[in-house]
Amino acid sequence: MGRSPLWTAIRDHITEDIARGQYAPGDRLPTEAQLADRFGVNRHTVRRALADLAEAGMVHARRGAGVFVRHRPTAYPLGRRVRFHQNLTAAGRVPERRILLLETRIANAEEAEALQLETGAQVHVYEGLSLADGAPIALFRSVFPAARFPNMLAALRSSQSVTAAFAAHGLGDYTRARTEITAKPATPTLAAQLQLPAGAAILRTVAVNVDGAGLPVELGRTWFAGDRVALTLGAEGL
Amino acid sequence: MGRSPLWTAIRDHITEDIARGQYAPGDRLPTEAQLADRFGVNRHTVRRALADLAEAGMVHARRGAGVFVRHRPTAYPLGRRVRFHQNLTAAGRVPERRILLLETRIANAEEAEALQLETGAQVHVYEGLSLADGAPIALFRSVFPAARFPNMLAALRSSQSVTAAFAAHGLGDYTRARTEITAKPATPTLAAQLQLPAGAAILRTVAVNVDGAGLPVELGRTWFAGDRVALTLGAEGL
DNA sequence: GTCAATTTGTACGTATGTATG
DNA sequence: ACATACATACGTACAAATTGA
Repeated sequence: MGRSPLWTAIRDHITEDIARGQYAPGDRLPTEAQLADRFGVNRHTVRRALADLAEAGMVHARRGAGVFVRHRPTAYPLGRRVRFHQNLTAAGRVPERRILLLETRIANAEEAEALQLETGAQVHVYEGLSLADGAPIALFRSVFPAARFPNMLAALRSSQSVTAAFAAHGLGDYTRARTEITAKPATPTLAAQLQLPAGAAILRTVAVNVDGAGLPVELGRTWFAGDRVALTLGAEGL
Repeated sequence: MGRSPLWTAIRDHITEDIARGQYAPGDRLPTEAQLADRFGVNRHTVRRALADLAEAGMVHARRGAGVFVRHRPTAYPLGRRVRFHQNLTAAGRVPERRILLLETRIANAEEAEALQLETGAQVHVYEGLSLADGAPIALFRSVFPAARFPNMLAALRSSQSVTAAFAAHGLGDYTRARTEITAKPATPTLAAQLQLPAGAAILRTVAVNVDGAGLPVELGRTWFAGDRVALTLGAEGL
């Protein structure tokens, strides 16, 4: 036996193959038996290497099916300005947004407080699903003060873009004032909407966007599929 | 073989023994051979159980010496809900901090890549528990390049502060280069350490700190109890 | 829907290497 | 130097889940 264990060399070899694109996300690796044969080691030695890769989240084994390269969790930068479509497109993934609900109703207590509205004020609600490469990434629900943005729903229906809808109301620039992140198991309905197994972990963010004067213009709540998303804070984000 | 694998029963048995105080923090477990004999299984089956416990940080194996129980919190204020808002920028300031492990070892692949070390390089590991009002909030594990910070462990042992330990090595200023946040259900052992029900949601953050020149100095991984913590990002934090 | 082949998971066995005390 | 104890690595066999004919 050399300096370092045999299985580490195998792990590194497979890691490099994945990094080089030899095995792409979603691909199935050769079977354990084939890998053992190729590297000239016992199947258990391969399994030790695969166990390390699985622990690091690079691959995922399915009994009877094979070992698969994981999709890297979709990076979702949390910055002053979130650009969902640009970021996903830059990552080579196909972004999609599906409208689930557009309505106007009375703000509840939490919404009224966050948006600094009086009780009983009306808000527009925009609820939808964000997808990448066809897989649901997040369920979002945004509320806007109806008095200030009277045509919000129509604007959202045509563009699906919050930024564009704000621009249609003369609001060119808005920034994120506060974000709160928690985690909890998915409720059955939420799991179904995100196409996750029941009880899967959910990343919940609550964010408030404000205009240039600091007035709240949007309360956005998002429920991310915990294993499909990695919220990232870049250096500029701290 | 029954419904669930043999090794899980052995893992749970040992977990309960530790919880009951049969094996106290710092104690050495019986040898793998003794455990195999006691449970009437092969030594490898015991090793599979121990590997699971080690991965979650409940025990720690030292070649030639034995398997040791890590320090865990004793008090368990049941049903106590802690309201705790931790700001990421002030992540180093928590009411209480408990050291679970201080050791030096070879960096694994993920750590070596994040810290830009060559494979086989040594790292110092600082693992501990953050608590508020006696309830566990988060488990953290930080690794530092050993070559650059030779006295890290001693500095951490005396101060418990990463900032102070860096300062003792002449590093006055360091910044967060990248933070990644994901969510997933707690493993049984992690749930035990954070005193959560099995399957509870975990907020996992991975952060890299760099010095003024942009060189990585710390890879910090933290597992937050999803329902006891709300990570908040203020406007100044974006 | 069933059956058979494939593939990973579990469990045991044996031997040897390497660090500890 | 020596015994102890974990780490690695080989081997065998069968169970359980998946897949495709």
